[in-house]
Amino acid sequence: MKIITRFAPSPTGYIHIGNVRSAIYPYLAARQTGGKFILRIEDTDQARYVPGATELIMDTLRWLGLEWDEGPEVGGPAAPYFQTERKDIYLDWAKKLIAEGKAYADDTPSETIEAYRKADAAAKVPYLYRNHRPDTTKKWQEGMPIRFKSDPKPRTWHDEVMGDMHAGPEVQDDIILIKKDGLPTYNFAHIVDDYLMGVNMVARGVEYLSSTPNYLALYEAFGIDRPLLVSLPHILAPQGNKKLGKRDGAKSVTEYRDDGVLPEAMLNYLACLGWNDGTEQEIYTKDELVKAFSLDRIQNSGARYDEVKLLWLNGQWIRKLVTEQGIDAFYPRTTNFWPETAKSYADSYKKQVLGIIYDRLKTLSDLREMTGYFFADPAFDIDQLLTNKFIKKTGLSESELAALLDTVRTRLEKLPAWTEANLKTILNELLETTGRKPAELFSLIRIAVSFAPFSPALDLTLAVLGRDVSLSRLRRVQSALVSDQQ
RNA sequence: GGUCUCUUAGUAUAACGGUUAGUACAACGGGUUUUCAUCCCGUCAACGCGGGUUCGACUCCCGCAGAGAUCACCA
Repeated sequence: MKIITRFAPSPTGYIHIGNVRSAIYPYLAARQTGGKFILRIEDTDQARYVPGATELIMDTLRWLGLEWDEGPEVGGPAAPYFQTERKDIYLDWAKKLIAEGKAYADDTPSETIEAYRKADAAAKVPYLYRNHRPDTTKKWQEGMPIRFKSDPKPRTWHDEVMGDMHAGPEVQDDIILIKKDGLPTYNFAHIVDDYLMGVNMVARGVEYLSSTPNYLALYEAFGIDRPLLVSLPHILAPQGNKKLGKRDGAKSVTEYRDDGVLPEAMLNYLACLGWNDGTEQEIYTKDELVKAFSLDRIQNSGARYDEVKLLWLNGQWIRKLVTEQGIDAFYPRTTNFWPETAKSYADSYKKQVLGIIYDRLKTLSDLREMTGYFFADPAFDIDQLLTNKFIKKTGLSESELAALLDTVRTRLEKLPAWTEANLKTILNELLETTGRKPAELFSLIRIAVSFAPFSPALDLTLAVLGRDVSLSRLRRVQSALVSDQQ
């Protein structure tokens, strides 16, 4: 079956880790079956509407690579895809129900409704509006809500994730279809839209599970086939048992982009949080996810969000992409992540730096912290050198260290060509002539040229830094050690 | 409170009713003759509790406990 499905967010803010899976899974299902993935903006709540949110949502989907076949910007046969622009359609459908005696206009004031609720609570009976349904029906006019005239009875259905479900009449009520402001409620609008847009699979958070009996009643009232129903368990916050939400500091998906997370890694992580294909594969490309995905293997309990694993996966993806595509192809992705000081440097130089540092990156923004000394002389910190545990181990005084550096520098100056291979040879030779351990000698040189807590292999670092920079930094440290002594 | 759902190591998860309960992240230890990381090897660590069915239960059934969802003119 070709799955026609949709992602239908409300433009009330950004998309975060907790709610993006209701876009990812439908997308995968649609692509797998050669169906359609529709984007529909459910903007019927005027009070919660946030300007710019629609753009934010589209931006997120594009970044993750979840392109939509119908929706804003691309259009489609069921346009428009903003619910406020479809206002008249819902009203027509509601009137149809009124005409058939399956809905009614109801202008009961909210104070009265509140009184019903209180009375029921006092009497310890469940509040159901249908128990207070007015006897006399009014003719609908603008400004009057329309309610569904429910037909409560036992209902059963199948949920692709939760399995076979059933519900009794006690959860079915006269839900509002059209609000006082003339706009439809979600409960009503999505039924109409899904039908008109040919949607045959609906995926949404488990919080809608308990509303499903009311939706079934609506499908029945309209005489339309119900779509495949998919309830997606929540993503849980790192702490506690609450679903991950903005209040728990859930970052927007695009914030991770700005922090140097790759969309491949994000999609991979989120798809596999609460779903697996039964194999032990961990790294999935989008195409592999499309192939392997299946609704019935979605986990039916909530999964906790684990940023550490996301970052691990991101590191895996950085290495995978560099290995598969090469530095040149990967380099453009790093554009916004270099230190300020790198601005004036040529792309070719930055590519060299990337080539020796990429396997240490967890995120692209690590470049900012890890590559400073390639673009500017590092802050001079003689203490960092003297307190380094390997250098301390040598037991050498400052003047002895200076002498050692002098030996190194003099030898390096004689190098006929400043190449990786030559550097490697000479460095190894120096180990023998000086009789120092690798950790000792190399730490001294490494810190003298970088003053960084760690750096790539020494021969590679020196090769990329170049002859002049390397030698002058060694000279600088050497003379500092000497003058410090006096 | 009513209704519904869920429950395997710290986390994400695997396991036709028969396995020493597998894998990954994390943690810890070791190796890859410089650091940090990568990579490789190893260690620690789980079937919520109680009944039942069965020759045999993580798996099926019933209770209990715990967690979650929902009961809007929000979605």
